[in-house]
Amino acid sequence: MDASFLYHISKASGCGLDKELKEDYSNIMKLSNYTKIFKALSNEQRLKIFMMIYKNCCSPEGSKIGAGIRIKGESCCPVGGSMEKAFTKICDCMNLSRSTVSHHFKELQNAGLITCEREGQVYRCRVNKDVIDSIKDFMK
Amino acid sequence: MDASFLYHISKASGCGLDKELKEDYSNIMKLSNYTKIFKALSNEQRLKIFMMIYKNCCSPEGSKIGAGIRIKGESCCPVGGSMEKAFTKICDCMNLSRSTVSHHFKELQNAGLITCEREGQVYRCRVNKDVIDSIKDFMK
DNA sequence: CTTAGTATTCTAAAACAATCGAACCTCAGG
DNA sequence: CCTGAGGTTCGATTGTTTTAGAATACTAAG
Repeated sequence: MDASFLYHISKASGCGLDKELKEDYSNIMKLSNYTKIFKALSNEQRLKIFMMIYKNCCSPEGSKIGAGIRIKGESCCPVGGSMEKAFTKICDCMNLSRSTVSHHFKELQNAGLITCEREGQVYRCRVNKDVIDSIKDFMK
Repeated sequence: MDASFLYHISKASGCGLDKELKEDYSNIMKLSNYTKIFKALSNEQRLKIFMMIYKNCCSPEGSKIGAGIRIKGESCCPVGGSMEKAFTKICDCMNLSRSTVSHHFKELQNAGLITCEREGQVYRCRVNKDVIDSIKDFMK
């Protein structure tokens, strides 16, 4: 569990980690970052959403996250890229209202798992692999 | 992660899935199994408890789970063994009532993360490493 | 048999999370 | 300027989680 992890998370989740904390990072601080991630993945709908994004953004050959999860229609971007129209496409294959999906997106962003941006009508969405790595690292 | 898993996901998410994938789904690792595990780890108190158990039961050299978390007094069992008096010791260093700690233990057991057994007054507790491996595997 | 220690179960309160529909905002095209 | 498509925010509802305390049960020791 290292400081770089904290940096990524705090950056991604926008929860600003100040200098002192990076130096002397308390267990509480560290733990809450992990619990945030676990919480984001602890809801079945949200996990599905995350897997769809993962699958469409960065699923390499043999990757398991997102395996078997399809977005209606074909993938919209090359592996490794960001996913366009993520929101609309995911709404189309989830049985949830748009406001609920919006909420789940925000939770995933808040945990630092994904990054989203809108440019006019283009909604782009990207998986933050560093965070996934940090979980794997945590599990070592 | 096997085809059965895929079946469940696609079924649950309402997304298309090829026929051949539906075939065998006997060894199910459902999506809900993963959310269960993530949920168990999504509470800060519970994650702390889990880390203490991990740290005291099976922390190998270089392991990160449980790093920095200490149970008052010295470790109660050799590395790799089960942790005795886990309940009492953890109660002693958490600021929670016994009933709450008991509840958290049950959640961890329910997620399959730990196994506990009582033999008379000896409460033995052990981390289920397979589950941790399955998470790492999931994250691949 | 009584007492102290250990853990669980039950109940209830408070806090939190998931979800929807409605209202809203923003941009692109007629 | 109007309209529609794509997202977000708000408020309400319903369900779940966290937590403590009291009652209970088991066991070891006196």
